[in-house]
Amino acid sequence: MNLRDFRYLLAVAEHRNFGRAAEACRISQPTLSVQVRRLEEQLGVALFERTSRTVAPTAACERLIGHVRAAVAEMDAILDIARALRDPLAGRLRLGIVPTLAPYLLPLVFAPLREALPALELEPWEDQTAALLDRLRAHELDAALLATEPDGPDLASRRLFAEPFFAALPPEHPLAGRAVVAEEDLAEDILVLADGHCLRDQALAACGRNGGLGGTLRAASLSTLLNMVAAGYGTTLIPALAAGPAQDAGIVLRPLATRAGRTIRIAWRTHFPRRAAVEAVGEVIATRLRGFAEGAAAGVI
Amino acid sequence: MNLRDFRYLLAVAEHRNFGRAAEACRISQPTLSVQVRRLEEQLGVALFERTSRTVAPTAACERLIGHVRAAVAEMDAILDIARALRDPLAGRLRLGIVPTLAPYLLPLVFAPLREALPALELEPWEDQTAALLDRLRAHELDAALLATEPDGPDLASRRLFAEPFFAALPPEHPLAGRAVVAEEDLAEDILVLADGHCLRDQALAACGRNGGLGGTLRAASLSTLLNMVAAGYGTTLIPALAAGPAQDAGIVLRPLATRAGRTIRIAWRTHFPRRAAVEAVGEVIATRLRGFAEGAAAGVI
DNA sequence: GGTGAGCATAGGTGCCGTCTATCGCCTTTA
DNA sequence: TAAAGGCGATAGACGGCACCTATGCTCACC
Repeated sequence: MNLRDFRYLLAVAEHRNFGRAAEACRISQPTLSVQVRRLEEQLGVALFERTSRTVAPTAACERLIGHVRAAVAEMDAILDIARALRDPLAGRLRLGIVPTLAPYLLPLVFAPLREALPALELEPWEDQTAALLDRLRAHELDAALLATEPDGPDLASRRLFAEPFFAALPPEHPLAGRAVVAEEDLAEDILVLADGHCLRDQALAACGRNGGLGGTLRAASLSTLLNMVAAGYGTTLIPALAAGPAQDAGIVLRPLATRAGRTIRIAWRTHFPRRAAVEAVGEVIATRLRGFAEGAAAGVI
Repeated sequence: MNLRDFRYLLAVAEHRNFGRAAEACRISQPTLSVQVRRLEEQLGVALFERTSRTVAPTAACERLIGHVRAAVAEMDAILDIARALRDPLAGRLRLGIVPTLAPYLLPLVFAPLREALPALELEPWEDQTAALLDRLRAHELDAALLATEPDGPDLASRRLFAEPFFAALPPEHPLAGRAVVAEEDLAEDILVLADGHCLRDQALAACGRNGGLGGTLRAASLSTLLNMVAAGYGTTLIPALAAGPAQDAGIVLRPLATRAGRTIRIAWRTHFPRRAAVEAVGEVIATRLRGFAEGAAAGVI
């Protein structure tokens, strides 16, 4: 049973004339006659009483026509909504971001994203990598900004930009006098984030250590970590985007000898249908951060 | 765009598995896959995110599914109502009846009609022949009980029963002594109904007169006419079904020499789709009145 | 690395929605 | 009273689509 037939029925009921109704429906009069007849057979009810001169809706037709109108209206609503949903660059996009990136990246890219993708309603969601991947796989996120490359065939990702690490030192720290810091030298009194932060593992790896920090304090956030370094509790590695706040806190930053860093990627489910939106978001971010790694490496004191 | 595809969509959204959804829809899995794909193309929106293992509704699907449910519900309502309307012997039937017949026939046939056609909601409408025919042609009535045969190709009718006329006389009237009355003898002091009543013309015709009654009083109803005869104002012809009330009023009835009478017919629009209901009503009435003419002619005093 | 679950694709078939041409009925008009 | 015209139904042809079975492809699991 086709919605089209309902439109035909409404047209005949309105015009009370098959020829004009057919014209309104942009079909031939015989087609309309046949289709209405078929509909009557399918419903098992005569809808119109025809003579060679007149067409009159039957009582059954009057009884049904309200529901027919409602069904057609729902159909039109569906088509309207679908039309509005058609643009993959419009609508909500739930974007996961790791906590060591979110507070520093979002201020940079929010305005460009709004400008480039005005119809996209970006919903940032801050959480650690593992949680983001879980939510991504559970369809609770549409994409995620990560510092690692997700594995498994169900997820895909695209590199956005490289973010170098800096040695973060209290001003009075012995290493603060050097122009470049060797990662191994930091290892002694390095402070790291709590378990689960990707930056924790990456910082330890850069220093040649694989965990096992004994009683060393683990910060819950990069912001906490910076405050602890500023207070002279130790040293750490911070990603380049956090350089500004770190310096504001009075921390001395020095480039690393190996130019170690992390790569920021945007990840999505392989089969996510609005891949175009993800790509567009990635493109805006990559463009905004183009040349950032080099500039950061060279520009810091 | 087919309602069937919406049912498919709902099935996939419910089962989250094409195979089981196809089973629920009683179609093959490939058919369901193709149809859902087609629907997505028609709407221009991805409805499901598929992997080789999982099926998940997209945000667009969630947005649309309420309206889809509503459309399907309307469709089901239409089918349900149509099913209920399918029986031509059920539902309202507006039946016109001429005033000289209605009060005497209805008490006889109401119970048999109720029993034979319990689902039929008979709506009697009492009016004169011309008005009934107008309303019938205007679709304001579905059928009519008349004492004449309607003409024109747009109306059809069926004979139901013959109703003899009787001479109605005041007890003291000279003709009351005869066993049989010749119509011409009534013509002198005959009382007739007002213009528009078919019985008026038929009574006059039976007496060999074509109207032109001068100042003779014209009654608005048969009941009034009977009271006037009972009061001795004159004579009249009454149809056999009115015999009971006439005798109750103290009127003397005598058969007519020519056995004149009228034929009661049921009429309907030629193209009226519930002809079965009209025929059924006619059949019940004809059955109830079978042999009535002979019985009436013989049974009256 | 084989097996099985599950969605997609391919190819064939019959129905159905559409068209144009024409019929049949009835009303209007010359 | 016959011709013309309006209107719905019917006939026949054709293309598309919904459906089927068979098979391919991907991925998880053992």
